[in-house]
Amino acid sequence: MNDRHNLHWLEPPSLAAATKIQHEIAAACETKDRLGVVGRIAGADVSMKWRDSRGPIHAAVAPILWPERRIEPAATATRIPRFPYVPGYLGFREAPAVLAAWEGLVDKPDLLLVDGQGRSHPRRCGVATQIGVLLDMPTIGIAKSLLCGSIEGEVGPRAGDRAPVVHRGEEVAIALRTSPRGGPIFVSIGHRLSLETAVDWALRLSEGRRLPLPIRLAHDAANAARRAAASSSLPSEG
DNA sequence: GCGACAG
DNA sequence: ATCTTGTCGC
Repeated sequence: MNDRHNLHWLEPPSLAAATKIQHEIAAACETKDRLGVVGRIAGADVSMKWRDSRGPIHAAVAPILWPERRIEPAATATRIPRFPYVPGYLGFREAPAVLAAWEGLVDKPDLLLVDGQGRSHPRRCGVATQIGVLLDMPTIGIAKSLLCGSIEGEVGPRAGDRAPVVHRGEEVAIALRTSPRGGPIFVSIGHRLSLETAVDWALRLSEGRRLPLPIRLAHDAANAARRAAASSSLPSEG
């Protein structure tokens, strides 16, 4: 893994320092396909207590085998965030916990879907790109709403319908309809694959649901980890 | 300067 | 992100 930018996390960076790091990571981000045989795919997501932005972050990385779709046990990790929630800097808050969860996986996935933006970010450095570059792994950003840019045209009502998302003249994401119900999701490059490949995988893994299976599994696993931590710290339990 | 703003 | 129950529809 690429440790270069991890050094910056020994101390919480200032916003200015974080911005500089984002530019470096964006420069290292690869937007062409560089993935091998994809036999294991994982989703990454985090969960935290309501209205407690300084409380622990519970991260989960949930793998499945492809194309068998066999679900493997999710790895989880809990970290106290050293960074507040600031739109545009989500990676500095969530990536450390996700990377810790990733370390817990014995068999590493070939592809990682991350809940959040990839290159569809003001500095082309969303959390999916940040995690992808640090791990040097192919990643896809799966977001439920937009951070920047706008949809060009209409998305169409059927699964597979799509429209480009453009920011400052650049196509940074695809608004993709994955389910007849609910709004489109926003698929972007994380690292080491093309936008078209990212959209292909997002659609293939959604199977009529709004979110790709690995993202749903990671969401569930992160929530389970948070609830387990809450119940194990009950007064009666010690 | 003002508004918008992933999770 | 998170709280929460039922309810409507395929």
